[in-house]
Amino acid sequence: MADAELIARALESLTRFLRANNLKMTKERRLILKEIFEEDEHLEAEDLLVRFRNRGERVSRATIYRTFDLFIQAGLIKKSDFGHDHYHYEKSFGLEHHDHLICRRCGKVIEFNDPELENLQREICKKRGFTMHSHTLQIFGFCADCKA
Amino acid sequence: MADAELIARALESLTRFLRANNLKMTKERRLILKEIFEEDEHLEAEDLLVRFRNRGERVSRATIYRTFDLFIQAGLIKKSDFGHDHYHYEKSFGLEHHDHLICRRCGKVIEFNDPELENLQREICKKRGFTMHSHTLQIFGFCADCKA
DNA sequence: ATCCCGATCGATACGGAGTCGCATTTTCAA
DNA sequence: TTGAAAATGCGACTCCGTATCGATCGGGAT
Repeated sequence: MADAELIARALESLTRFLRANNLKMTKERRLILKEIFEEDEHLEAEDLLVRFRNRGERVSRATIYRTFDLFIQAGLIKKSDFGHDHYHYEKSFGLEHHDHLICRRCGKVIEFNDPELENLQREICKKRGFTMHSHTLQIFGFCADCKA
Repeated sequence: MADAELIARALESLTRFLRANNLKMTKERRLILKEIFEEDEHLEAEDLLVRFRNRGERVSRATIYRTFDLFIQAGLIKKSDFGHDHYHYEKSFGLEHHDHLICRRCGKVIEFNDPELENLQREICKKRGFTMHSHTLQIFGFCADCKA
């Protein structure tokens, strides 16, 4: 799917979410959504702040954090902890779930998706009467390049 | 295994680790190790601080954090992120690895271990030439009690 | 047992991520 | 168009965790 189409669909989804919760669409929310969905890497809050600053688009730190929380509620983005003492955020709406391999030496983050793993987790939850909303798996170690 | 025996073995392991790295055994390290291994729940750094304070055992915040890091290096404890904006620590030496189901409503943390899941992760890593050191899986949702 | 020196400690100042309170601005439905 | 509710920006603040540094401790060598 083209970037532009995904963004359009995410924007639509956000609009529905806002309406359903009596919240409002703002230029900041549009701006942040666009920025996240045009980015293929994992973002930090500070990244966005700096980008906006550099372009002269004034969006405050507080708004960025507030908007991240909102987008998580709306199911548009995800928050991950790669063990770097602050969170990373990435788009998730309309995309397949994936987990992460994180290299302890070079810091590289490799994404992977394994349907069998997903099934297994569903079974584990079912067995315990647990209703899964989301999950996050991080595997830490050395990547192929750093093993040597 | 009895608590006392596990603690003794953990202490031995720590002693070996310290010796191998030209580090020293201190009363603070013994105290913190004992506290963690007598506890069956997930601890926060602040918990320990308060406990020691209440008993008149003076161990500083800095030492607690420094010691946690050391124990992680030594493979004695683990650090987890349950999405509460600070870390939790738990003993791991001599114990089976486990993952967590975290209830979003009541906050309960349920531990589980699934050998099939462990195997699957090993395979996923092998396929990608990744050397796994550790991993952490959290499943968020509603527990059986809170589903209703 | 004592010496000695690097490791460790406590106290506290500090740093950075994230939040809060509030005055001002913006959205949007009537 | 208008006004109430929502959202923003600013800056002070909180909280977890870290760095600094002088005082103290541990433990191998003697």
